[in-house]
Amino acid sequence: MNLEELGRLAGVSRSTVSRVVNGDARVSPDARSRVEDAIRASGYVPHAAARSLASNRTRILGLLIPGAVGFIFSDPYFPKLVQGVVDACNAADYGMMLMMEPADDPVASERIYQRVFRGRHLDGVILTTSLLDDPLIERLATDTLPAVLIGRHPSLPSLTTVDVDNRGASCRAVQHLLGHGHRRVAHVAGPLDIMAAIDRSDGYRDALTGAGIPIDDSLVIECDFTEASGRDAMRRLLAHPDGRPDAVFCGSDSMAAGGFRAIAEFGLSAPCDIAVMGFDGLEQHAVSFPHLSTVVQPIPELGRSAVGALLNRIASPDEPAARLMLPTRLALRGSCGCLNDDDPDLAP
Amino acid sequence: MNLEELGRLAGVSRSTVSRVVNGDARVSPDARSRVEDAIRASGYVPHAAARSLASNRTRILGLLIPGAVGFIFSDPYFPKLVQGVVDACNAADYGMMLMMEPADDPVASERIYQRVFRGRHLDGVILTTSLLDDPLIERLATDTLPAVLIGRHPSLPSLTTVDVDNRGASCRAVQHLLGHGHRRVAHVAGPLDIMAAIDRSDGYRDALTGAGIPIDDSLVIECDFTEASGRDAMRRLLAHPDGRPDAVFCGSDSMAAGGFRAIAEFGLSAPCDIAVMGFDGLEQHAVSFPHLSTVVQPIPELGRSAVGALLNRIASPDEPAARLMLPTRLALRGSCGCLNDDDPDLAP
DNA sequence: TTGTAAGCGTTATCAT
DNA sequence: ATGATAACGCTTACAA
Repeated sequence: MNLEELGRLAGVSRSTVSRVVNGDARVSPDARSRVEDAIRASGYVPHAAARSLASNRTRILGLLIPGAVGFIFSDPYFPKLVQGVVDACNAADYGMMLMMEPADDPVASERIYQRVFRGRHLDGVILTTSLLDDPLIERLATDTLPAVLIGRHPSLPSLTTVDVDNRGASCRAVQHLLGHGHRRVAHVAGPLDIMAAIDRSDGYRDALTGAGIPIDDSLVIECDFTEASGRDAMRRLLAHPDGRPDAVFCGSDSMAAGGFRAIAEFGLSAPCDIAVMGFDGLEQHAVSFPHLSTVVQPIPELGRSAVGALLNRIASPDEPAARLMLPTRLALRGSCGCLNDDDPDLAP
Repeated sequence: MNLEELGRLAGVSRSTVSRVVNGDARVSPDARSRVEDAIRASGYVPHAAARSLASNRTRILGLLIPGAVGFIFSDPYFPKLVQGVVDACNAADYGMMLMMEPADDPVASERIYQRVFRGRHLDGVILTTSLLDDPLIERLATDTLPAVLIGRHPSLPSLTTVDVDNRGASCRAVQHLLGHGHRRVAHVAGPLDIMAAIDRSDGYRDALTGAGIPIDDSLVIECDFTEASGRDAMRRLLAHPDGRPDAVFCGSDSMAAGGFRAIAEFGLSAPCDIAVMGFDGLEQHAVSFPHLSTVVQPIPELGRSAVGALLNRIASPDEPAARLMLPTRLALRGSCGCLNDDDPDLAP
């Protein structure tokens, strides 16, 4: 079934049918209703490839997930992000092509780039590359293909980005810990070649410096966002030669969960023996550790906003690159030292 | 840049260029090398939509993830499956369109179905619907679009499926527990509207029945594959009015991990006080609970095999539907009662 | 082995 | 408001 046949059925030309399908106003009510009947009767759906060829738009967006990050599967961050992106694409009648960059295989990466991007499969692409030195991201930033980065990049001003204020939120979280009177505040950091982890680490430093507390590098441990790495880091902190710290700011809820494990192993508990603050606000951990105080970031909303920003960019390519910053929220559930649960949303 | 221009550059017609691009043998070595030079020099990549329109193939496969399953984000199962699918698509130079069915929104579902499937966006689709009564899956099973189901469906023989032998593997796992001398073996089951959970539950029953042990329904607790639900189930089992069971077969590693939590809460440990067996073989849990004995299933391989089966089906649509069954492996790491770690691969 | 030419199903321009 | 008609870039008989 195509426009031509449909036109015959409705007694009009294929041009008129095309106008009806595309919601063009310049069609008589009479012709329109005849065409609409024919469409319903025949179950006609436009042929995507033919549309793309003629209009130069595919109605498909790409989502590129870097290969070189180890926490893709251990942390629900990416799944939730993907969900947000897919939902927003559905709502806008776009398709979503998922690309996962093969780790350590530049040749395969290049093939994907050629086939998908140069082959004009996509109307735009969402980048989630948090790695600082990914070559693909720089290439796409200078490409003509509309692109939006979820996260932040220190040196690509042409890129529209959607992010949370990792640094500011982390600073406020650590200030909160300091407000409880804790002085020796440690930091379990994410991988420091990832922008978000760097920003959170910088926020931690901002808070300490702002309070006139010198940074003790032995209290900062770089991990990889996984629960296991967080547990190991906490073990080291609890066995610190100068005694355990008063509080720990963890760069992710998963690492904080691992931290709770270590605390339990040592026969201790939070916040009595040591205060803990996480980052992410994952419901999953709210179930296992309902008293985890944490910075809640709107992960699916990041995906949805990225789609919105990308569709904007596609519609008006000449507008300057935007910097969207979504709000975070401090959920104080107890492990930081607060007595009352003041987070009704996520409480069990 | 298109075939016509490229032909001018190389001094041949566009047909010849097309043949070179598509690896057709009927091209003289001389012409071929001139065309190849021109392609390299110009950076030509074929236009996907034009190709699709002319050839009726898109080189895009779809992956449909049902909306109504709550454990999509709490369990690394789906991310790992997606990775396997994407990898295999990359290797075959196919793109992968990810569709997540909106939960409880038949109208939105229908729109996706129309646009993507009827719009001929895809060469084939991989279904991961484990829900028994999903209407979309029955519709696709009878559609002309090549489809492969990861999992199993009781009543759609026309579908090619890729699965593990959930029932047989579960039966062997429970037999192993019985072999340790455990008689009261409980079962923490997944959601029983999901085929895999049903099959694992049936395997549990097979083993008990085969050993002449009557099924005690108060020892079977239906959960939802999450860690929290597994913890709650284990709490109930440990507080069972007839005393705690000797062993527990959990339908997923995540639920087993929750079980370990409850066991620790009760001041007990596995396998001394109660034996535990999981299902999945996720490395993630192997880190936190290195002694978890479990049924290892090859999750990314399921995705890769599904892509292989789908490409087969696309290439030869007339071959009868296949039933692929991937092997599982019992990893005996201690929590079942085995003293020695006989799983060198996954040991910490 | 190579070229010619007819599609593929749209969109978009231009008359009417 | 409507209909011809020319793209869009490719594949694929068919002819040479």
